[in-house]
Amino acid sequence: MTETERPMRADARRNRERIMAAAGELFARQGRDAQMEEIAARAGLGMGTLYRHFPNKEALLTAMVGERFHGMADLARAAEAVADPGEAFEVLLRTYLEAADGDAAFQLALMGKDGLEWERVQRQKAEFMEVAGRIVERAVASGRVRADLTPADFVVLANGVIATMYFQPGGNADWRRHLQIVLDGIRLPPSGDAAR
Amino acid sequence: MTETERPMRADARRNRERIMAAAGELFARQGRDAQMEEIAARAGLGMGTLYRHFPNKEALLTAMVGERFHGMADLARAAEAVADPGEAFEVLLRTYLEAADGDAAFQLALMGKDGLEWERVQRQKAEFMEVAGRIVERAVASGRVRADLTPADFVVLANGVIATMYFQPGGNADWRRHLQIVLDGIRLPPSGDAAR
DNA sequence: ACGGAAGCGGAATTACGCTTCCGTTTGGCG
DNA sequence: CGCCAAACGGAAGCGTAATTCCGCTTCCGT
Repeated sequence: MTETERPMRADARRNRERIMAAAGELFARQGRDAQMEEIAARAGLGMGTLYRHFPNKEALLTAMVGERFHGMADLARAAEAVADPGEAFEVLLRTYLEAADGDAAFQLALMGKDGLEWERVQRQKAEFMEVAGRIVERAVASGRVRADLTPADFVVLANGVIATMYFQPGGNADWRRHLQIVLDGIRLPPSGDAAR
Repeated sequence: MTETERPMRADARRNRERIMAAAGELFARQGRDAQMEEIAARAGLGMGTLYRHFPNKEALLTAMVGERFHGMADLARAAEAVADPGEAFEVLLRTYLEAADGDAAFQLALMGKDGLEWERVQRQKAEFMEVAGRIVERAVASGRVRADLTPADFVVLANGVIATMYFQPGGNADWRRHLQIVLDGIRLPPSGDAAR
């Protein structure tokens, strides 16, 4: 009654996918500066078609980012399955960064700043945070990371590394080095002794 | 002979300063999105005047950022004067961040990404790095920070904190917390014992 | 004072992307 | 098959912000 759920013509569905693929590539490479016309071209479609599927650039970008966030939540759940708390934390962080690597638009979305409506995206971000929060807290409780680390800190520190990715494109040597140092600063040796 | 060095009329000099002041404020608040028209208006001048002093937006932005970098180099030299190596390092880092706080355009320039010509700016950045490099190396030699820390790491980590400033505007609580954690991860207790 | 070069103001011009419109084509149900 | 709503293509329309142009005004040396 409220949802008219019209099945969508076969070619339309195919084209929608082509658009997502093209947009994924271009937004990844050029961030939100990617141009609608280029996206349509790369998808092998006309502007009209592009706009039939997404009312405007914002909607397309949101759809892309939303998809990425969704994938991220899955990855977080996978990390949660790791038995060792310290290990799980590390996997979460590495996973988070690896997922962002090479995708400028996603990096920007993770770091914030765009903050337009994003309603849908925000919801998916929250979904991720819920899982991530549990992992962080478990790690803290296990004493393998500094006792005062919060889920919010996780995001802040990870986004710092993402900033390195974003602003120092090219080889991933820079951000991996950054990650290494941050990790060294966060972890505690199995024994137990805060640096202070 | 090569430099015609015409003294510049009094009102022109005054106006140039007004432009710099206006641009400083607006670029600080809105980054490179600040509009030329608004800058001219805030300076109480017409567009023509603005463009007489700077051939284009890029040039104006470059001039602003160059000025900031210059100030930064001075601050680095001041930090170098601090006797204790560990202390000097910390002062350098805090100074770097404090200087960036609240200036979006400068933050972006520090983090990179704009990388257009910037020739002049690059030169000033190098000037800063020379001093900063000495401070970092002295701190490492004194054993107060992790032994493998390089000047490049300093910039990467500091820019990570700047990213927090940039992407989480508003209160400076976020970036100070970020700084705290990074500092804890970098410093070594007076005794001496690397964390892995 | 005066002349004219230097400087000023701001409307008009450009450039560039997003978005809209509408005539044409196509999938798929009866 | 034949119909027609759904889908497509892409040129034209718009909005925005940088940049140019040029007639008018103001310093400043003589």
